[in-house]
Amino acid sequence: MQEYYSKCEPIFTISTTAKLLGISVHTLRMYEREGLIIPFKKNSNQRLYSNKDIERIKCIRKAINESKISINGIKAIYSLIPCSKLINCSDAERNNCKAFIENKQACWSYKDHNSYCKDVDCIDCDVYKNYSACSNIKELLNKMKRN
Amino acid sequence: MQEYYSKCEPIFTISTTAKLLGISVHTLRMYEREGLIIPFKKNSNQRLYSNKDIERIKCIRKAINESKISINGIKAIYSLIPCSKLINCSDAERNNCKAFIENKQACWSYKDHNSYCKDVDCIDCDVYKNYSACSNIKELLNKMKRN
DNA sequence: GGTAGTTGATATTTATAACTATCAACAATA
DNA sequence: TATTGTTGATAGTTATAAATATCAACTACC
Repeated sequence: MQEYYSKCEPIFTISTTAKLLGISVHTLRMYEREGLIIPFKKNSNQRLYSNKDIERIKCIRKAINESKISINGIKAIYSLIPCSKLINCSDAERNNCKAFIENKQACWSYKDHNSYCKDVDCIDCDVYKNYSACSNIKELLNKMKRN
Repeated sequence: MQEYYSKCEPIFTISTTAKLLGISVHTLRMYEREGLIIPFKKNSNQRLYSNKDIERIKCIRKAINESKISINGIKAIYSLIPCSKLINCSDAERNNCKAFIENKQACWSYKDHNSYCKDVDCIDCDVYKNYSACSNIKELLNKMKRN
């Protein structure tokens, strides 16, 4: 009897995930601290990772190890995602939003949302879910129109 | 009698520029080799830098030293500039364009242009001239519309 | 209830990107 | 034509980002 898990279902513990990726547990926690990934957390605060998380982390490691982009570089790239075009926040809200104003880190890595995203859990947000890969970001930007 | 030079006029030799920026001549040549800057070149192949070039390099050095973004990270960010929205190349041309397809380096750093930019000198191109700063890039992206 | 794995925090190691130094050949300027 | 600065290329240094190790306290699960 085989169980079925969707790509996004959090099923791997941190040590299993680290083994699957060939990295240490501490590296995974660092990526999280830097705001690159958002693992699912159980009530006990224990992290669980999905297959999609693993794909995302592979993409991050490719950027670091092959493309030689620093973690802060990846954060700056994530910060360029025009999230306000993907969700429906108002002009007033976005002008009050750190993620919109600054360009240091991904919108989903800000702890205190003070606008549209106030009550949103970033782990479920389309911006976080769809734009982990650099090629995805470029594709999005190229699809947009100049005003 | 005081001479007037426009911001973009190439007037500083490489050693003067290096002194003004507090870096070595070799670092300036590296930035050029990496495709971050395009200094003016005299017939004799000697480089000359403008005041605007110096501003651009200051911005690059801030990204490296303060924001801790690697050179390859800066290149990846430059590659995200949707240049095809800023110039008037056709769909066919952009689909044949390395800068459009890849996401490794700035469009102006490609040696062989095989499409719209074939006969263009990138040093005079709006894409190169206007989007050296990360904040400029983000501003551009936020001004665009989703299709 | 006991083993194995987790948590966060701090300290340490290591791999390498960013930068510098040196070289001989060539060019600019006076 | 002599001095000063340039060119590209290669080799070497240094600063530090990325990854690892260690720690005691806490949690999961058979």
